Amino acid sequence: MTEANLEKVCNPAEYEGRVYESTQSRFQPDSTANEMFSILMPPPNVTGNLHVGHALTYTIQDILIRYHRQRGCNTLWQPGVDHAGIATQLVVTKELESQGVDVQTLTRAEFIKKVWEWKNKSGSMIVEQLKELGCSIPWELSRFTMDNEFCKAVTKVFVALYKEGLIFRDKRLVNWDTKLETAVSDLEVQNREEPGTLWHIRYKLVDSDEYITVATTRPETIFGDSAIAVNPTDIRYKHLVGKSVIVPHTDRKITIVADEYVDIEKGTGCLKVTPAHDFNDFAIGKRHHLECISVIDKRGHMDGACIPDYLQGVYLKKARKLVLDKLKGDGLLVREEQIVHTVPYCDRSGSVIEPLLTDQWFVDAKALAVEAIKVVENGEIKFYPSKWVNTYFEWMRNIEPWCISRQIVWGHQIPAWYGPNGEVFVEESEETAIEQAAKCGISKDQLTRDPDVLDTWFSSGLWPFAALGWPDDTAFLKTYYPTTVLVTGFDIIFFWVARMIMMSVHFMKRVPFKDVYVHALVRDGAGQKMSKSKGNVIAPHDLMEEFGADALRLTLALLSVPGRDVKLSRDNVKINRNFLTKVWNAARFLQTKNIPAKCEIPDAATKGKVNNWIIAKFQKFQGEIDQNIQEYRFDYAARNIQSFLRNAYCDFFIEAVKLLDDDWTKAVALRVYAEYLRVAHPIIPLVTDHIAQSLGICDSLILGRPNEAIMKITTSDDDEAEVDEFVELLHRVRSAKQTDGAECSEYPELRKQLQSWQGELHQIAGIV
RNA sequence: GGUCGCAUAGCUCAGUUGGUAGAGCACCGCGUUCACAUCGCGGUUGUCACAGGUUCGAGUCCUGUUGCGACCACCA
Repeated sequence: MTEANLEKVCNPAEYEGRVYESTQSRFQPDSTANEMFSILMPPPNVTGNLHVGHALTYTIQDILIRYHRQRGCNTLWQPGVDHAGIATQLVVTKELESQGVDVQTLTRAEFIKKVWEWKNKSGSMIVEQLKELGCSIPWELSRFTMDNEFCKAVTKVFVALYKEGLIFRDKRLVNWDTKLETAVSDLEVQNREEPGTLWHIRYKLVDSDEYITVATTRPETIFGDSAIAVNPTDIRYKHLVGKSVIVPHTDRKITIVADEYVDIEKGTGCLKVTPAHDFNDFAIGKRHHLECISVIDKRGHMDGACIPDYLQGVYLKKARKLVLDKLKGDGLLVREEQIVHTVPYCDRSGSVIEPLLTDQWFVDAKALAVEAIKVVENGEIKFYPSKWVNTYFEWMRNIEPWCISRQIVWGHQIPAWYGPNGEVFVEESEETAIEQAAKCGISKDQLTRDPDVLDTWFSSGLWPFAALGWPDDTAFLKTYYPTTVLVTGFDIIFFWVARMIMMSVHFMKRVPFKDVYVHALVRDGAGQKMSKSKGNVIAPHDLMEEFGADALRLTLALLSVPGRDVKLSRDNVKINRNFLTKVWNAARFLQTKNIPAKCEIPDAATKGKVNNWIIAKFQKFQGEIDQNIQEYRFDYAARNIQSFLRNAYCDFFIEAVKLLDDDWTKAVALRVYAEYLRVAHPIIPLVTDHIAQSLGICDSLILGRPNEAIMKITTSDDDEAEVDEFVELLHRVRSAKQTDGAECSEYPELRKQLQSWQGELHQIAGIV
């Protein structure tokens, strides 16, 4: 025993921070080790604030990392932070505006400078919170997706893909956010069901008094109509195909076309075709060579040659009302029908998405998906739980071109320069672009750089290799790529996992990781999704402050049952905090026994059945933990941690130690407990390290190797079985004792049986 | 419409190749002589959603039904 002592009460607030500080020098990889284990940390957003989802994902990763580090692996947990383009730009803009800065007056360079200032000042909050959680992250190795080196990698990938024809520029209909004034990808669009109105509008036929009625939810876009479509088999309208109608409030004539897409049952069976503002209409327009007439501008105002004067520059919502009023006045609005329909929203800004026709950059995802599908099909990448491969395949096999350009300034600016006549130069640096332009007789002054930046997920997709130093052939890349396992939530399988696989197999010709462990979403105790509006958000920090980081970690591990939501409640964390107190008190018991911390169990093996028994139980426990961690069953592992200590060590063994009280047994008690601390350490690192330090066992369990001596002891199966039997009888005796007083008491008889046991078991029969 | 899940004690959930249904919480009883009341000991609790099928035997495998959820697509 050392001078150090365990306080009477387990108070995480007292020791957690100190323990973390004292051990963080041991988080680095050990390049002398033979076996390698690496995890790419999903880089949190620079704007990030630790929420329970983070707590779950990083706890799981820390368990894996700590476990493998203890086993002597060369372990890398590659940290990083993501620049989070749109999210960060929004945060910084808001902050500047609150300071009275007119963001519109800032130049691009000035704004970017402000973002960096903000980043340096408040962009590391999440780093501190991850420390609080006890994550053994070597932060010195951290990468930022906007660092120079990382930017180089992004540019190189863009240029390479462009030159291979896998990135192209095109004028297409894209999802446009009129508030942020940028394009977003399909994945960033969230469809929400809402009540709405279906307006039935009459269009007059040319050279006839007949009308045709269409149904629409977007009356303000009638000025962008370039046809009316009906189903070719619809007998109601067959005679009208090929005829023309007049767009209300204009003198523009459009034709009635027949197209299979039109559903006879829906609306009136007549569809107004507005190719510039609807994805399906765009496709119809292509088939019938229709004109694309834009009537909405990038800010969501009416704009264009085809709209009447009274609507010019009017905001969409207001325009709709004006159009409806006028249609009603002219008797062209024949019916209003209340319906429920889905409306696309931007998941970032919450504003309605408008399909707009704009020039954008796209990745030919279909081409990149071919290999990415193969590596999952042939098992080079495995998903845990495996059901997620279905989700992956479904998306990958139906993948659409990925719109990667964003009309914001915070991010990787697209390395494309344009000449005066539409010439395009995509190069890795401005110098090369100028050189190439010069060859075409274009001077430097005539070149303009594309102002757009790349989708944040484009750079995230390169994380597996760019974070390790690509395009340089670094030692890290050689040693740690491909990484062992990726840990992430199912919500970003498309956003991130799929793209990392696509990019990695293309550029590295090898998979980025061998396993993908997909965990569930964290919900509140009632199974509700946590959201600010519901007010049911649980902040990890609050839980850690009240119960300690270990209690939160243990709870999350226990709840991470594959395929089921993680339902986290305060009560749950509290209960598991109580278990940690149990661990603590077992240590306090040992402390009262004054056992030398360095004592060893002599190899002469096991004197005594009870010692034999606890060692056998420990060996089994160690085996179960190994298996469960290997199979990513953190819930089982956490349960093993609880049941071994409670059921085997405390409930029976400690009670036996009290009665036996010989040096031999006490040595076993200490050594098994020390080993238990080591095994439990990956899940509950702070309390175990604190106890290990206080009992004088070691400075830290971070590099604690499994104790071969204990694992090698050959225990007697007979002894184990006999003690098991004894324990079982013990329970029956206690049970009978409780129900004693009833006439049919077995207690005296059972008690006698227990005491008739020979040797040391006889000695501890008083345990009742 | 397509895909994938889920349904077991009052609650939250385990139940790995089919072999007598488990844990924690809650509840009830007993218990503070010094590891632990943030505790210990003991106890109560089930038509395993429903209906069929395979089997000597089904919570577990198969088919169908119902209810709930997630994701994708679409919606004039």
